[in-house]
Amino acid sequence: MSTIADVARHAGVSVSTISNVLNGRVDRMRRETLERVEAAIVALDFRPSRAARLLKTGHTPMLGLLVPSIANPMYGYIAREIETAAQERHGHRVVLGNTYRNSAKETGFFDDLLAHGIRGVIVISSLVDEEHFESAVRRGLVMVSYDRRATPGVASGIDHVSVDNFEAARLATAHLIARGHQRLAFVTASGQTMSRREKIRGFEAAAEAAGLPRGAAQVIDGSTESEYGDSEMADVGRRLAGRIAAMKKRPTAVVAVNDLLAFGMLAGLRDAGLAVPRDLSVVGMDGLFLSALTCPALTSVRLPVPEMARTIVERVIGRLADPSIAPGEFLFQPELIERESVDAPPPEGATHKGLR
Amino acid sequence: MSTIADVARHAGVSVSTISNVLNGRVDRMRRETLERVEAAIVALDFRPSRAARLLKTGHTPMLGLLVPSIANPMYGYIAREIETAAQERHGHRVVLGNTYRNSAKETGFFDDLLAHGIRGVIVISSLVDEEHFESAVRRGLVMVSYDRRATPGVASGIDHVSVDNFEAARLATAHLIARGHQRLAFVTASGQTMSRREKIRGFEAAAEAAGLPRGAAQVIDGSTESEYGDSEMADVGRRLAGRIAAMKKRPTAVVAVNDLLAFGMLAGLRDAGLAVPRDLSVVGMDGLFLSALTCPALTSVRLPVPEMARTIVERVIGRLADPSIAPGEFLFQPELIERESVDAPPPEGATHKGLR
DNA sequence: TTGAAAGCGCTAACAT
DNA sequence: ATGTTAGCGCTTTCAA
Repeated sequence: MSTIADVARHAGVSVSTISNVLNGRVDRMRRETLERVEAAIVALDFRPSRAARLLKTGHTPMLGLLVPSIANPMYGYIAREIETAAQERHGHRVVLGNTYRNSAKETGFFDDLLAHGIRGVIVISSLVDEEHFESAVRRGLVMVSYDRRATPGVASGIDHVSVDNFEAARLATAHLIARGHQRLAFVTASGQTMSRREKIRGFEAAAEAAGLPRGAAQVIDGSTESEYGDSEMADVGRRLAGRIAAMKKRPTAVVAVNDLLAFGMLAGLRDAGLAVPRDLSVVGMDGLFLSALTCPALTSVRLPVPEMARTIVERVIGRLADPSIAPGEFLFQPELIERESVDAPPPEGATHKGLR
Repeated sequence: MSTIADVARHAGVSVSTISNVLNGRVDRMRRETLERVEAAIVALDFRPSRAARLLKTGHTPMLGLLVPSIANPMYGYIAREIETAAQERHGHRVVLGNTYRNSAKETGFFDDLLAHGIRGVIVISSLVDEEHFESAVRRGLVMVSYDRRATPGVASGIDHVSVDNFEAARLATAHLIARGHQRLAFVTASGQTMSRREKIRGFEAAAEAAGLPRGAAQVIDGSTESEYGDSEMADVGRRLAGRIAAMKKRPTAVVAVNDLLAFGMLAGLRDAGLAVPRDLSVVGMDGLFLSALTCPALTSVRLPVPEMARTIVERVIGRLADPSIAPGEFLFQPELIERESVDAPPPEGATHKGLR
C-alpha cells in the first residue's frame, strides 16, 4: 500500500500538497498541480490510512453499537437501520457488541472503543442503572441511548431516543377495552428496564381511564435466567401462557411487552388448547415483520424504527462534531397495527376451552 | 487520557520500559521496577492507544463482518455467535456491514477495512461472483466466507466454511419421502447463491434415490426485487404458497430453502385455506428458534451455528497470525429436527381443501 | 536491566 | 501556491 510520501514523489510535490488535496484545501492551488496530484493518487491506487489520520486528528469515522443480543429480531432490525444510516448518510462504520445485558461487558466495550479512538456510541435497550454510562461519558464518549427515558430531573450527558412506551401500551390496552375486554393482563419478563416500567404505567393508565375495577388489570411476569431477550423472551411467553390458561378467572385479553414474548404466548396458548382470538385476545409490541406471519397474525403496536435510527445517528455524529450541543430527549410515537389476534371477549361463563 | 510518556514520568523510568511491561517483556526486569510501573499504570488509569499501536505494528484486534442484512434472524444469530466468539475467545471487536447483496457495498466495505488497518474479514452468504473477493485478498485482506462452497478446481485465497447444503436438502427430502410423499416441491427465491444450488441438487438427488418419477420433484421459485432476504424472503414464501395452492395437481410436500421462506409459506397456505400438515407438509431449513413457535411448529434442518462460528473466527485470526496457513474448506453437518409440520400425504383425490 | 531514538502515515502550523 | 517540519502515541532495534 502506498503512502502519502509515495504520492508526493510521484507527483513531484510535497506531502503537504497531497494532504491539502485530500482535505479539500484546493482553492488556492494551481489547477495543473491538482491534476498531477489526482493522477498520482489514481496511478498508485492510494488510500489514506485512517489509522494515521486518527492518531493525528483524534477523529475516526466509526461508531460503537451495543445491543443486548443481535439475534433478537427487533435489535437486528434497529441495528440494520442504524448501520445503514451511519454508512449511507454519514460515511461512518459501526463496531457491534452484544452485551447480554451484562454491565461488565458494556464497560469493556466502552474501554475498547476509547482505546481504538472511537468516541461515539449508541446503546440499545440497556438495564436501568446508568452510572457506568455517565462514567464512560466523563471519559470522553458521546453517547445516545435508545429505549431508555432520561431519569426526570437528573441531568444527563446522554441523548435519549425512544418510543413513547407509555403511549404504546396505552394504545394497545385501550384498543382491547374498546373491543369489550374487562379483564386484562400485561405480560412481561421480570427485570426492570425503563421501557417496561413505562409500558406498565401506560397499561394501568388505560385501565383506570376506562374505569375498570381494581384488580381487573394485572401485571404478570416470568423470570428468565439470561435476561437478554431472544429465544428466552419467547420462552417466557410460552410459560406464562400456560400459567394464564390455568387461571380460574383468567383475563380475556393480554398485552405483551414485545412481539417476541407474544410469539411465545401464541404458541403456549395453542399448547394449552386455547384459541386466539376466540378464547383470548393478544396484542404485541414492536411490529416486527414476523408479526404478520404468526397465526393468527398478531395485532401489534409498531415503532417507527427507521426514523428513530436516523435521529440516533444524527445525534451522535452531530454532537461529536459540535460538543457544545446539549444532549436531549427524543420521543417517537407508535402506531397500532390491527391484525387478527384481537376479537371481542368470549361470553361470560364460556371462558373455558371448548365451551363455545 | 494519559499516554505512555505520562506513565514513564510518573514511574521514573523510560517509555521503553513501559512498553516492555505492556508487551509482557518482564523476564529480565527488576521486580521493583515492574511494580512501580504497574502502580503508575493504575494510578493514571492508563490504557494504551490501539490507534498508535496499529500505526506502528500494522495489527489491530478487529474483524470485519459482512452480512446481507442483520435484520434477517438467521444472520443475526450467526453474527451474534461470531461476535461473541471473536470477543470472548480472542479479544477481537467486530465491525459490521449490511451489504443488501450489493457488490459495490461489499467492495466499499473492504476498502474501508483496509484503510482502518483491519485485515481480517468474514463474509456471510454472498452471491456467486467471487472476483471482487479475490481482488480484496490480493490487496491484503484475510477472508473467510460462510455459506459458499469453494468452486471446485479453482484455487482460492479464501477459507470456506459452510454447512453441507446438499445433505441438508437431502435429509429434508428423504424425510418427506419416508413419510409417503411422492409429489414434492423445493421452494426458493430466485437468484443463485451457491448454497441454493447445492440444496436443489440434494433435493433432486433424494428424489432420484427414491426412484420418484421425473417431474415428481419440482423446483419452484419466486423472484424478489431486493434480494437480501428478510421480510422479502417471507413474502416470496407467501406468494409461492398461493401459487402452489392453485395448482391442479399440487405437491403434497414442500421443502423450503430456509426457515424464513417457510414462515411465509405457512402463512400463505393458511390464507389459501390449506391446513399444514393435513393438506400439505412443509420442511424448513436453518432451525431458527422461531421455527419452534410457528403453527404448526416447523420441522426443520438445523445448522450447527455456534460450532461454525467458532471455526470461522479461528480461521481468520489464525491465518492473520500465520499467513503461511493455506485457506481451506470446512463442511458441517446439519440435523433434522422433527416437529409438527410434516405428516403423511392426504389420500389421493382428496388434495383439495375440505375434502377430508 | 534500562534508556535513547527512529519511525509508522498522516495533518496543519509556519515558512517561503 | 507550495514546502518544511513537528508531532499524534506507540514499538522496537540498538546502545549503554
